[in-house]
Amino acid sequence: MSESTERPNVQIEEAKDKVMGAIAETMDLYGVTPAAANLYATMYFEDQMTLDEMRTELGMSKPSMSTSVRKLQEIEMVKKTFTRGSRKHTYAAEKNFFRSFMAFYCQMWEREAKMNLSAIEEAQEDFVDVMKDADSTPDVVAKAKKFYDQLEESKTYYYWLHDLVESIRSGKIFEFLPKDRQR
Amino acid sequence: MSESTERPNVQIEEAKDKVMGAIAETMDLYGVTPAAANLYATMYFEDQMTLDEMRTELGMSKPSMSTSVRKLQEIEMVKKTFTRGSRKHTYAAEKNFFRSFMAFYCQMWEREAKMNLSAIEEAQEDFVDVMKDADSTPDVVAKAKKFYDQLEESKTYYYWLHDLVESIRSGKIFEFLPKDRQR
DNA sequence: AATTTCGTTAAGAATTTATTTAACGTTTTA
DNA sequence: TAAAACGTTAAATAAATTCTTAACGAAATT
Repeated sequence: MSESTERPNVQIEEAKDKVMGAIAETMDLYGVTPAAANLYATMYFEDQMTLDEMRTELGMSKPSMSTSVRKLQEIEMVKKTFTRGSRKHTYAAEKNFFRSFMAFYCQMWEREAKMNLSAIEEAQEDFVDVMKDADSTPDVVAKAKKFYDQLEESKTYYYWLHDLVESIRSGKIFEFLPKDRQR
Repeated sequence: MSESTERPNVQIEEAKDKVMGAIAETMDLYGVTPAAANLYATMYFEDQMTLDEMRTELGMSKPSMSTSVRKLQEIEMVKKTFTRGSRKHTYAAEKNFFRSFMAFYCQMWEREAKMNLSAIEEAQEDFVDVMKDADSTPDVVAKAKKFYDQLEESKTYYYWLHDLVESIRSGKIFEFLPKDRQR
């Protein structure tokens, strides 16, 4: 192949690399492993890929691709695609960032709200016990009450977080913050 | 101290531990180091602490406390407090989760939007070059156009993310999603 | 001025996390 | 029915992160 016809191809690869670098770095920041982050960045510019294509493209082992692709599926950034007449599994990156990143946060926030609220409920019961306990000295009761109130206050945040998740899942948030605001 | 008067104190500590465990686990999930996560969880139930108190309370080294407390300051989950007449620095946990966690996300999202948008702008320029290049074959031009359009589409997301940050910073989001919704 | 206190930095150790190599089970093809 | 293809699991290795010990510098006390 002559040099002049090759150059545009090289330039396309370089351009892709810039975006892929930024995507992978961002995902790293979000706690996604480097292999999974690079994989998603690669798939973002591909229609669909098989495990062997991933391995070749990234120069990594097949098990690494296998576990990475599954992690990406868990956070809904990659979906399995059916390819007629091929034994190999094929996967495609979710290219709509609204869908992929919001799936990520909803999962995270829901988990956080649920986990922390149940810990708070349990702790509050304990604090009530202490307040009702005849053996508690006045200062201990005061302390228990202070902590109880602090936790009660914090519940507002978790309820709000839950509402935020709901408004994202339902799409209602886009009535308030439109996707396509002109600029 | 007699057993009966000690029990309420023990119960208070156990109740705190439940919440502290949940807080630390959540923060771990968010990429905060275990030491910093445990430290914040501890400080959440304290007025203010010195480095030495932290070290004693967590049973860890002082440099570990020093670096942890600084990381927490960076994400605005801990603030330095002035304590008159003490040489030791004192720090207090931000107890309003709306403030602390939202500071965390705004920082993260702003960074993400900025980084990725500038990579996208650069890449798009490259794709335009390829499209204008006389040496580009028709299929290469088509590929460049496809990628250009894909990136153009994705910018919508980053603009939206920026708008989200703005609405959180300004507090406008709470007009849409009130903090104190009754339930 | 010498010594102690306090916080941070730098180097090293320890732990954790990520990835690879090897082996396995299942399905398909020859 | 034997062999090959494919994906996954398990064990081992490699790499990165986190934390500690030791040393330092600045500020304050004696």
